[in-house]
Amino acid sequence: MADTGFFKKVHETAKLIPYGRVTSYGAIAKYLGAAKSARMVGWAMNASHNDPDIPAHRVVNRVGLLTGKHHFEGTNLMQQLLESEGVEVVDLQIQDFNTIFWDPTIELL
DNA sequence: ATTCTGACGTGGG
DNA sequence: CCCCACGCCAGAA
Repeated sequence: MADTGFFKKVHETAKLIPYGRVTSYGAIAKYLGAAKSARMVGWAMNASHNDPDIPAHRVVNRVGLLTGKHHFEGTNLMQQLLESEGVEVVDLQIQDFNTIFWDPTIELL
């Protein structure tokens, strides 16, 4: 729970991620003004399990790698969800990451 | 109370 | 270009 301002902001931002788009933990962290606390973003996503409206599968690390895939059910649920949205993913690596990348600091500017 | 780890990122060598 | 170390904050052992 820990509905701290930080967690809440992360959840809000995550919910704003458009369909077929992806963002990185650092991007959200920077948008919140805590670029160095990118880890906390991931931690906040962990709490997002309580909020099914939060597409955690659309949040990856800065390289577009599905690092958090291990936290999802099954073995390739995260990748499957992304591919379902039209995102090209090969071996946990998002293709054209720069193209589908959604930066809150720019899009929500 | 202390220590380590963790869905990351940046910087220095 | 690749590898290592540090910072951040919170939760678990």
